[in-house]
Amino acid sequence: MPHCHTFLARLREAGCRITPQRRQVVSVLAHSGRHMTAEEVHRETSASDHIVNLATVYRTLDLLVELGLASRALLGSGSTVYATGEHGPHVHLVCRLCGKVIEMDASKLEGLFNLVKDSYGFVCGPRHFGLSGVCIDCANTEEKVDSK
Amino acid sequence: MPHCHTFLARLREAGCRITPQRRQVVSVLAHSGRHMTAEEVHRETSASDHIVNLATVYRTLDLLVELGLASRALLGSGSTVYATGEHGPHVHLVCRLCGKVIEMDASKLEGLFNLVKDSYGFVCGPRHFGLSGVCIDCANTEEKVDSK
DNA sequence: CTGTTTGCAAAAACTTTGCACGTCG
DNA sequence: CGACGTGCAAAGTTTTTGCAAACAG
Repeated sequence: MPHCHTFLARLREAGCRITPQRRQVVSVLAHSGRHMTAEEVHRETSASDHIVNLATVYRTLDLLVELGLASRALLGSGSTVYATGEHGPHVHLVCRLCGKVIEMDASKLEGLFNLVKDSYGFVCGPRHFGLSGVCIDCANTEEKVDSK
Repeated sequence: MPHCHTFLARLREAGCRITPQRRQVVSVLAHSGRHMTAEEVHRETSASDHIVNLATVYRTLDLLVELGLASRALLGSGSTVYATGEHGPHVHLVCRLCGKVIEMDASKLEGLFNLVKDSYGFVCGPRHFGLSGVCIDCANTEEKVDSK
């Protein structure tokens, strides 16, 4: 049950009130350890004691993104997903053919983030982003088949 | 008027027909040299001779993404944008506070793409992705103001 | 108490689909 | 010609909004 406290503390710091709904959303997202759609967050929060309205889930996720506690990304074919910056930098390799998502540890990418910072003064938020490409399986398949 | 030919050739290779609409969409996206929403592509194609239906724009953009000729990404607060892989690798630094987008040349990132390839056999498609963070202006502002 | 936050339901925004007609090759 | 692609309009999705009631601090 990792650092929900941290998240809630930063919410409070920002002058936001801590409500059961926000606890729920933060908790679900932080514990999942993965990226989730708003719909999924909604489903999981509803599984517990408090039922959190979908609109509220959206509002809370927006809030988290704005505060830099979570990131929003587009995976595969059009699903918007959210994730906390919890587990350090992560890259999602999204295959544009089969939609599979490989999670890659990005601790080796500190160089990238530093470069960005030094060049532009731009501080990367939750270091979490997606890369589009073709996975090894699809690459193999592609060689044989070549229909539209 | 850069390499539209290349794009069209690859469309044909893939067994797709070359229609005026596809020419238009490809041309607009390739020339713009930036990322655009489907709406924007639609608006610009309509400015020229042929008016391309919005649904067709979506269908064509999907096609380009599927063939790896363009990439789809989520910039700032929820707008899905498309871009060709034309100008070599590019990173978009998206400020989560003001929404500003800085374009960063990513030629120094070959290391990243090679790492991905070697570790997972995953070939990054259009090398074009977004990084979320806080730009230098907002970082300065943030220090003084601290309202919600 | 008082300004935030929520739930609800409706609206807006965005994207996809079915189908008849048009067109590329 | 014949299969593929397009326009149109309608249906789906996903996300946002307005407002009264509920609530944190």
